Amino acid sequence: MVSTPHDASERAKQERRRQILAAAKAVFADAGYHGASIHAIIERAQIARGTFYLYFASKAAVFDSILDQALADLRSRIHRIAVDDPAAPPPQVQLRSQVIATLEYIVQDRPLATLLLSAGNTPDVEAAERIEQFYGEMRDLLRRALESGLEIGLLRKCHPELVSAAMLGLIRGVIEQLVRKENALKVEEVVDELLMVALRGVLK
Amino acid sequence: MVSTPHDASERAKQERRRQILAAAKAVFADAGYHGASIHAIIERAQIARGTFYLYFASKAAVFDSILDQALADLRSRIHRIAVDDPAAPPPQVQLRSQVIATLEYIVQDRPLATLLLSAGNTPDVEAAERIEQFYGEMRDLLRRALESGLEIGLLRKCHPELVSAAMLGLIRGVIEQLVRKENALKVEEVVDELLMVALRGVLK
Amino acid sequence: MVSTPHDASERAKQERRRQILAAAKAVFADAGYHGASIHAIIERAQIARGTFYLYFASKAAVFDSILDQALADLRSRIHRIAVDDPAAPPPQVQLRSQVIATLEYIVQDRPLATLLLSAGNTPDVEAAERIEQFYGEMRDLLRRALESGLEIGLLRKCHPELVSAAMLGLIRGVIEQLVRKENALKVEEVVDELLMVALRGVLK
Amino acid sequence: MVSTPHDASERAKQERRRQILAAAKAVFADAGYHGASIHAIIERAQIARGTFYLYFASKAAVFDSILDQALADLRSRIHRIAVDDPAAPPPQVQLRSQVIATLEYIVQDRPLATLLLSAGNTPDVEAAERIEQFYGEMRDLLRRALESGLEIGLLRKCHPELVSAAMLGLIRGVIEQLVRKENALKVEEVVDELLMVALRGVLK
DNA sequence: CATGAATGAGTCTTCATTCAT
DNA sequence: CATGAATGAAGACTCATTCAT
Repeated sequence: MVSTPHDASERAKQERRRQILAAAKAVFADAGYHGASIHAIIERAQIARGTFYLYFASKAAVFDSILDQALADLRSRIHRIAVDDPAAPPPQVQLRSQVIATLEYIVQDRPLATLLLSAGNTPDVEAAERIEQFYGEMRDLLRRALESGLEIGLLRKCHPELVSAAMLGLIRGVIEQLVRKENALKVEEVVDELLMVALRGVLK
Repeated sequence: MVSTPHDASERAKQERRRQILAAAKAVFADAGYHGASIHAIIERAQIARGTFYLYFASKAAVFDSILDQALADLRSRIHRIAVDDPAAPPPQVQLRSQVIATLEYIVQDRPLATLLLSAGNTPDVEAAERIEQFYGEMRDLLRRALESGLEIGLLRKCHPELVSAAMLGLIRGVIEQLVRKENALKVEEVVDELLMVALRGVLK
Repeated sequence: MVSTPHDASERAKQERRRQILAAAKAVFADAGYHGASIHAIIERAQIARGTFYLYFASKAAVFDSILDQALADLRSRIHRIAVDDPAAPPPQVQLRSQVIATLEYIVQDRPLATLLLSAGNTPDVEAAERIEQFYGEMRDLLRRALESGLEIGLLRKCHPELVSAAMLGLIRGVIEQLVRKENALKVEEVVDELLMVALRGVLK
Repeated sequence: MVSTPHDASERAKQERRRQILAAAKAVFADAGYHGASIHAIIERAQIARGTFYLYFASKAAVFDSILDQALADLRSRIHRIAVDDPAAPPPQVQLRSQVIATLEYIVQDRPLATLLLSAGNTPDVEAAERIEQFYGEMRDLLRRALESGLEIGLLRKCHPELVSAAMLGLIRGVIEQLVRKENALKVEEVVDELLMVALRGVLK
C-alpha cells in the first residue's frame, strides 16, 4: 500500500475534520447547543468561517457527528452479556469490565460526558431522538439482563422495565459525580461500589 | 369579607400570571430555555407581546419564577427524617411518604418534570446554579441519611458521597420513566419498588 | 357672572390640563422629545395612562401645546420697536425692556428654555417647523430693526440678514449661559452687557 | 511599495466604513439620535443589517465615531492665538484664518453642521457630554482670549464669562444661517462681517 | 370622567449561512 | 481549498395608543 499525494491530502482533510470536531465538542460542552456559536468553534479550531462549512453542512451537522462518534464508541464497549457460553468469563466479570470500559471512556472525555448528560435539551430534534434512542438501547440491554436473571432464578422478583430505568439513572448519577468533582476517585473503585449497590438491589 | 372590584381585578391579574406561567412552563419543557421564544409563549398563552412584559420583566424572569415556585414546592415536601423522635413514625415510613409526595407532585406536572430533568442546560447562569443547588441539597439530605444509617450500624459500609449521587440518579431515572410513558404505573407501586432496590443496595 | 357647577368642572379640567402640561414640559426638557415617555409624564403628573389621552390626543399633541403656549407668551413680549412715535420711549429703552421681559420669561422657566434651545431635534416635523418659524420671526424683527437703523443712518453698513442671524445666536448663547449656570447673574445686568456688545457691533 | 490583495481589501473595508459613517451622519442629522433608526442608516448606505454591525458595535458607536472624528478635525483647526510671538502673524489675522478654516470645514459638511448645532439632545449621555465639553473648550478659548485682551488694555471692560458665551452663540447663529440657506455667501465674507460685529462689540 | 390592563408595531441586536475572491 | 465580508431572518424588548370597566 503506497501513499499517494491524494492520500496525503486525504489524511490532512481528516485531520482538519477531527480538529474541528474536537473544538466543537468543547464548545458544545461549555455552552450547550444553543449557546455554542460558530464563532466560538472556528476561533477554537483556528480556522476561517467558510472553512467550517467546507467540512460540515451546518451547526446541527457537527453536533450530529460528535454524537454519532460518541455513540458508536460507546456501543462498541457495551454488549449483551453471554450467560450460557462456558468459554466466556462469569457474567459479573463481563459486566464489571464493560462498565469500567464505558465509564473510563466517558470520564476521560469531559466535554463528551457533559454533552451526553445534558442531552435532550437540543432543539435539533434528530439529535435528541438519537440520544434518546441510545439511552433506550442501554435500558433494553439492562432490562434483558434483568429478565435473564429472573428466568434463571438469580434475581428477586422485580419490575424489569422500571428497575432498568432506575439502574440507568443510577449510572448517570455516578457519572455526574465523577465529572463534577475533580476528585481523584478511581473509576474501578467507583464501579465496584456502583455494582455493589445495584446488584444487592436486585439479587435474591 | 366583601369582594371589591379591586379584589376582582387583583384576582384576574393573578389568574393571568398563572396562565402565562403555565404556557411558559410548557414551552420551556418543549424547547429548552434557548429554544423557547417569547413568541411561542405568548401564542400559547393567547396574549399579546406587550402583555407578557406586563407580568414578567424578561424571558429569564419567567424561567426564574417557574423554577422558584417548583423548588419551593419540592422543598416543602422534603425534610430531614427524624430518627430519634419516638413520637414520629418509623424512618422507612417517613421516607416512603416523602418520596411519594415528591414524585406525585413532579409526575402530575409533566412540563415541570421535563424542565427539572433537563436542568443545567440553562444559559441563565443564575437559574442553572439554583437548580444545581437544589440537587446539591437533595444529595446532602441523602448523604446525611446514609451517614446516620452507617453510624447506627444499620447500613453496610459504603461511600456516602458516591452512593448519595447514585441514589439521586436512581430517583431521576425513575421519574424519567414515569414521565416518558403514559403507562398507568401507580406512583405508590413505583416508590415501593424504588425503595426496595435502593434500600437493599445499602442495608446490611 | 355666576359660577355654575359646569364652570367649576370646567375650571377643574383646565387645572388638570395645566398640571399635565407642566409635567410634560419638565419631562421633555429632561429627556428630549424622544427620550420623554408617556410613562414619565403621567408619573410626574400623578395621573393614569388613560387620563392623559383624555386631555391630549398624542405625545406630539402635548409637545405642540407646550410650544404654542410658549411661543404665544414670547410673542406677546416682543414687538416691533416704534421709532417714529414721539410718545414712545426712546428705541434703546424699548429694546432693553423687551429683551429683559423676554429673557426673564425664559430664564424663570428652565424646562421651557431647555426645550427651546434644543429645538429642531424633534422628529415631530410640525413642531420643528413651528419653532423654526418662531426663530424666523425673531430674525425678521431683528433684520427689520437693523434695516431701519441703516436707513436713518444710525448703523454702520452691514449685511442685515447675516447680522440678524448672528444677533439671534448671540442671544441664545447668553440664554444658554444663564440656564446652565446656577450663577446668580441678574437678568438686567446680563441684558446690559448683551446690548452693549450687540449695539457696539453695529452702531456707527 | 506594492499593493497586495490584503491592502486592497483593507482599503475596501475603510471605504465601506466611510460609506456607513456618511449614511449615518446624514440620518442622524435628519432625525436626531433617537429618531435615527438602524433601518434608515443601512437603507441609505445600501447595506444589509448585519453588515452595519460588522463595522460598528452599536448605534451609539457610530454616533460616537462621527462625533470623535468631527471634534478631532475641528480641534486641529482651532488653537490658542499667539500674541507675544513676533514671528507669528498679527492676532487678528490668526483669528481670521482659524475662524475661516473652521467654518469652511463645518459648512462644507451640512449633516455634520446640523448634528453639531442640535447637540445636547442625545440620550447617549457620553456623547452629549463630549459635545458639551467641546463647546466648553471653545468657550474657554474665547474667554482666555478676552482676558488677554483686557489685560493688555485692548478691550473695553466686560464680563469675559458672559461675553464668551455670547460670542460662541454668535458664531453658531452665523453657521446656522450659512447652513440653512443655499445662499451663495462666501465663507470669507461672512467671517469678515462676523469678526467686524464681534470685535467692535468688545474693542475699546 | 378616570383608570390601567392590553395591544402590537417597531427597535436594536445576534448569528447561522453563503459566496466572491 | 481557504478565506472572511456580507447577508437577512429571527429574537428579545419598548412604548405610544386603545378600550372595557
